[in-house]
Amino acid sequence: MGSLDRSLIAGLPVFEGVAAADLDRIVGQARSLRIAKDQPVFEQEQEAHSFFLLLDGHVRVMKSTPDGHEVTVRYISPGELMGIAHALGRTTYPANAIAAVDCVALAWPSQLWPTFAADFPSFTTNTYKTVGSRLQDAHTRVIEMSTEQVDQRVAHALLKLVKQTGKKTEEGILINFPISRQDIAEMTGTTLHTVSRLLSAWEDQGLVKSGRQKVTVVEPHQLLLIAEGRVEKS
Amino acid sequence: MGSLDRSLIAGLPVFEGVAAADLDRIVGQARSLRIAKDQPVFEQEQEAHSFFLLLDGHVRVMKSTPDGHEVTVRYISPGELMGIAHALGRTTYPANAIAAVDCVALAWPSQLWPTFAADFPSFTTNTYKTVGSRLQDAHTRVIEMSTEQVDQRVAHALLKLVKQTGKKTEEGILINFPISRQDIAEMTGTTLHTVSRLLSAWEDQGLVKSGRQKVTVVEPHQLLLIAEGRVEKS
DNA sequence: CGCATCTTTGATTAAAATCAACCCAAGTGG
DNA sequence: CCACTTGGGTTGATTTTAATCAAAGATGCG
Repeated sequence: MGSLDRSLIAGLPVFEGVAAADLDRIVGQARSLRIAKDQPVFEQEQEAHSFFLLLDGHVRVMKSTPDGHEVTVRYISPGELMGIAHALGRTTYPANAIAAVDCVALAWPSQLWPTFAADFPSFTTNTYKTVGSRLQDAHTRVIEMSTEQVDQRVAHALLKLVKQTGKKTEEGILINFPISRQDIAEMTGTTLHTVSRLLSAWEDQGLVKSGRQKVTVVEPHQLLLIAEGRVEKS
Repeated sequence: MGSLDRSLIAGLPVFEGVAAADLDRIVGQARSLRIAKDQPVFEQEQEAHSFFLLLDGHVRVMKSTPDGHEVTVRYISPGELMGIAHALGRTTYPANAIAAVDCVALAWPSQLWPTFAADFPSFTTNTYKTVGSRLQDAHTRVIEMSTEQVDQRVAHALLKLVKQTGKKTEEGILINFPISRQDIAEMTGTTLHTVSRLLSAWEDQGLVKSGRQKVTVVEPHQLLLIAEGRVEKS
């Protein structure tokens, strides 16, 4: 318990410009927690008691609709904040957050937010930059859904994941957590069948290698051409 | 020019909790401007020199894609902020804003944002609430695009517009600015043809009345049933 | 080994885009 | 004041895309 110290968070973009002493104060009020694979970090509509910083692992943020559809909003990578409902004037979480793998996170009680905002202006500014870029992302998603065909959207999604969590292997760049066809479908507004067909076709063309809950991008540049619609479908 | 005073903005949700004296200071630094119909308030990628408060009229915020598609992000109604790129850590505007009708707005230089944020905490909080709800809206849009059919999305869009800007008439509730089939298509990710067919069908069923750049919703409740997919298509 | 979950692939269908005309209303300018 | 032009709008026919329906294969875990 006494093992939390500022080295955990120093150097993260969200804490850029925050003084070392302030980092200590911030970390001092956090509790650390581990979340097992497939367990929730927080749940849609729940009282937003805490906000979180993911230290290790990957978390999938998703919304469920009344009629049983699931839409994946984003994946959170280490170093990112999540559950910051309070910063946006909400008192409940807007989505479900599920650990995609075993995770480690820091958590602060939500009622600390106003204090943090007042005492650590750099942290506040950085947080709102994060919010700003998430708003951007969401708008980009809307535009993609409005103007692109599924193959472009799936290609974009894979490239985004590769950029966010890609790990070099000798075969190409691996998306570094278990991800199913269904998961990709939920990110792109399509069905697992269509995703499966696309991945099969791309595998035949040597653009990707994929297996059970595993995708490796072999030719990112080719995939980008598909994402931008600059290539004929075969 | 000396005619700007706090009565213009007192009572707006964004200024809730701000002291009267502070309102004076805020208004004192604004310049007021009028924007003629179809003229831009600001443009995508431009340096974000100012942020705005719409006093009167309606502004369409839209993004253009490289390949010539236009996607409408939202309509701004009187009392709402726009162009607050700076609050989100951006230095350029993320979208185009075009006056849908003749408009009146207040504008502040963007460099005032940090000062405002420091001096008027209620204003800051309220602004981030706005940002939060726009993030919500964007996610809702993504979910709608992922899980609903066009008729549901168009119905949802009409209901949203009606709620935002609806004006009671003896025929029903009129969307209070000129809006074409094409505009609705750009809000819902479909084509003007499909929108036209839907509106024609709904007109036959007596749910809406529509004409050139004009839509009146006659039976909001019926439209809601369509929006929620709880009604068979004829 | 057996069962849960994923994945693949074929056949069919449904939804909406695209292609193609044509109509109508509202300005504009001679 | 009227002809003409332009920007919407409607509607039919056709085509495309991707969902849905259906049935088997893999894969990996307990």
